[in-house]
Amino acid sequence: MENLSIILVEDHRQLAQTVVEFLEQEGATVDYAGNTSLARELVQEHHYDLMLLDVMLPGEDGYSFCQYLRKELALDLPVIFMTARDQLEDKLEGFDRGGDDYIVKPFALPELAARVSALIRRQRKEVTANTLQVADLELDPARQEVRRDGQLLKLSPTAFRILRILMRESPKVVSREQLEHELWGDLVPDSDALRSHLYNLRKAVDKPFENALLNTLPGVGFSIQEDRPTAG
Amino acid sequence: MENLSIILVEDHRQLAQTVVEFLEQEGATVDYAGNTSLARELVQEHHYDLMLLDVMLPGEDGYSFCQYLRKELALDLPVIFMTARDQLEDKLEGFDRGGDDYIVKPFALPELAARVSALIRRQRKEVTANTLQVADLELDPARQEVRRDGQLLKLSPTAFRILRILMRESPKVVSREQLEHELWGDLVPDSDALRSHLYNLRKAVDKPFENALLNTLPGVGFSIQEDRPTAG
DNA sequence: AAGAACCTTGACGGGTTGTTGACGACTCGG
DNA sequence: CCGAGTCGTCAACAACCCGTCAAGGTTCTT
Repeated sequence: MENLSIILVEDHRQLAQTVVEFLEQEGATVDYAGNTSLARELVQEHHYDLMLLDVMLPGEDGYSFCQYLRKELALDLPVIFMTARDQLEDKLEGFDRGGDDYIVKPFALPELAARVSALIRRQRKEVTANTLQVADLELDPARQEVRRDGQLLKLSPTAFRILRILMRESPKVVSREQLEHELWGDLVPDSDALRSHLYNLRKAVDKPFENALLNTLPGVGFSIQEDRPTAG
Repeated sequence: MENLSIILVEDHRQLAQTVVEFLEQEGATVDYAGNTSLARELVQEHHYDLMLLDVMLPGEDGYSFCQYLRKELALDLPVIFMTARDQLEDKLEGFDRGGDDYIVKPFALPELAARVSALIRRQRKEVTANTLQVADLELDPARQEVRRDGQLLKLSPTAFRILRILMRESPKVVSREQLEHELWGDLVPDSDALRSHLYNLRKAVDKPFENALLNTLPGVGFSIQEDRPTAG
């Protein structure tokens, strides 16, 4: 649960606090919203790796909010419903509205942690130690090796981690915030060290070759993909 | 569950048959193995979209087999453990060995189906629609790309956000207030910056093409849609 | 203890973006 | 017919973001 960024949407203060404390102790950073309007704002402004979502909330309910995330905002973050309703129809509705998992209160905190981890590892393609591939670029997580066009590249540990994130998200754009949080958690360096790392990463990955794979979208983030056409 | 290829590993004939019949009726193709050695062979010879795996099996148990899949074969197909053991430690072990979900017998068949579907859609990245479309205009939020008539447009971050909101709400009209609030929250600029942004957005989206998609309804708001009848 | 590898920091310059204000056209109701 | 409000157009400026790179400090290795 290292450096995970989680948002908890739950109106029961007591339970919320218990869950937050548990997750933070496990190494995650947790934002908390007691209703969906606050959750709406948070979700638009920050990146989260996962959402824990209560069904019965004041105002809009969790099902509706989850559907909104998927259909309107097109957010694909994993969602775990967390509710006291244990009837079959409730569960079915949770999955139907775009939920990834459904856990019934009261639950054991370690089970919640296990389900969170399972979803994250699936999302991050860490289920197996298979190599990631983008165009002629290959990253082998087991050997900690990166090759482009068959030839081995020399990367610093941090550069390797950055590349790994970008490759598993490819062709999605990864925000600066997401990168920094996953690299350093709460201990993000004061200065903009990420820029230096990206500079070095580019020097190793793109410089020696013809076409660049690593793209910058100013003010938005970074992506790695072949042939991002330049508009204008 | 259309055209899914599933492997069921379960030694209780009765339950196995029930599950197989149910899944096939839902449109899946199901292979069945009563033990892990047969499952081992099947898995090496065929591709499966998902595995349903009992824990208590003759010979090797399900946990061990799942771990073998991940570590030795490097298979990343989703695995759902399906077992009568409901103790916390059992569940934890299931996730720890690489399982994606854990469902306790006896379970409702529709819940099984829902969990299968949830995992498949996650695996296939079908959680969200990946592009917004209005007429010949396409917006890909993940890649931060906008195309009209197949041709990539260059937009500033803010213009992109505005377009995204308008397209998400299309063909509804979005009020100036709603736009400003969603863009800036409580920190709306003193002047009418929105006008400038819309001007630039139009320049990129409408100017180079014949028909305009971006409409202004004076005093009401803005909308993006094809062929808005003029006035009324 | 010496050396290498690595991370962080700060500085510089160029490019992009957001905001602001000005101007004229248009609409609508008085 | 006029005034208030709204809108499209556009340029100018400030703020911000980024690529580049070197220097210092930390950690790890030898």
